[in-house]
Amino acid sequence: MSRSSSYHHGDLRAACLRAARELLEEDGSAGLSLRAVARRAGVSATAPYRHYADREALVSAVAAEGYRELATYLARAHPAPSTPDELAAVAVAYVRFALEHPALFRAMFAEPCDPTSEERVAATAAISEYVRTIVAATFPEVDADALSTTVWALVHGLAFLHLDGKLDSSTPEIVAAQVTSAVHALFHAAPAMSGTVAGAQRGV
Amino acid sequence: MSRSSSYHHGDLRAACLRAARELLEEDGSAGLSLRAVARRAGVSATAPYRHYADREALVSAVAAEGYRELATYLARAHPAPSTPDELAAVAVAYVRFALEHPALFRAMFAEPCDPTSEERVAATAAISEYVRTIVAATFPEVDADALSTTVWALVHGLAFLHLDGKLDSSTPEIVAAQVTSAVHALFHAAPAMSGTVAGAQRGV
DNA sequence: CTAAGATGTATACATCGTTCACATCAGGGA
DNA sequence: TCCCTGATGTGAACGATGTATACATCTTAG
Repeated sequence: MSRSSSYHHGDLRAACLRAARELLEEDGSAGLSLRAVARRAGVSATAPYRHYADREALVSAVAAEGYRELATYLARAHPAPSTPDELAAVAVAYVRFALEHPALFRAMFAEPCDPTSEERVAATAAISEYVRTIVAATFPEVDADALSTTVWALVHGLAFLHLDGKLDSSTPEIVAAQVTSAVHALFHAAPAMSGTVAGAQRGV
Repeated sequence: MSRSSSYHHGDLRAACLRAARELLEEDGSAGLSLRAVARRAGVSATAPYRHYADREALVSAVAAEGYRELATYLARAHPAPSTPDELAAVAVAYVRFALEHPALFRAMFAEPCDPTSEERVAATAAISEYVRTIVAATFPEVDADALSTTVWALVHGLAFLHLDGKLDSSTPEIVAAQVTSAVHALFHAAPAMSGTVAGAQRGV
């Protein structure tokens, strides 16, 4: 850490991440170039390579950060959901996150999760585990793995359909009503899921 | 149409589409460059611009073709589903399509559907309408708009989670069981959906 | 204090999307 | 029949990008 020197940046790694994140929000995925990141960080074009192996590694880092933000965003919607209504509130938050950070959300799912980024793998695993946990808390009597997969898929799909403009996303209220309704529909059937295809979910 | 001349290609438009499609399957989205398409079509780097305004237009054309293929793929799974089991078979086909053509499927949803490509808009609208129709045929007594949105979201989400390696996709049978189970769970609750958030779906 | 490692710079190369001026061909009107 | 106009393909060129390599500068452990 130096303040005096202008040669060394101080914390280029974090600066790159912040710049990348900003470019993503401003210009979408296309605007996220390593050179643009370097420019925004006030550094030469190749400097970021000291901290990220290549562009994909940077994107993975941004995606991992996105997963962590999503997790705290969901937790803020409700810290420990244990009723269908509370779980639905978390689902609504999930979709809202996607709509508020479309480029980031797409970066998180645009490509198969790079297995060489253990940071990214860990972040997605945390989300997956979180979903499983709150589903289990809400429906202790059913197969938590199967149900959590199903509810995650439903909410994830809703997020993407909204992102693609296939559904009416004109107001947050309409989106919330849509998501709540869909999730509740699934929950009405939850007891029927006991013992269905246990093991269909991988450990991830 | 000329055979004799080697200067004019004959049907460059179609050749570009085919080449783009092949590159997508072979090298993923990153391999789909306009120049590579031109090379594969045996034509100069700028020739494709006579038929596609820019790279995005080509990608949109590929995506539109993908939507049409998906539609016929679903229809092949069952021409006119009218029972939950038949509808589930279509859902399984949807996910299988995604797994068999991952790069194409991602290209179809990687970015917000470009509204300037009426071909693409029409193709996605056709899919949307198709889903609505078969859901209405299967559950005449419920709000078809709301239910079709929900089932589409569920299946779409399952496709993406499988694509991202979040679920066990090791064998087609496991995937089919997973999807069938999730869809049936939703259907058990279908009667409960009557009258929920009608109008939450846009005309698309 | 100094040598070594960490961090940033400069230069260079291949590739890409895209533009523009030009070449070639096909088909219809004189 | 001829030619000329529009459609189609070519070539060179520009700026941007990802990345490799060699070099410069700073920090810090010994």
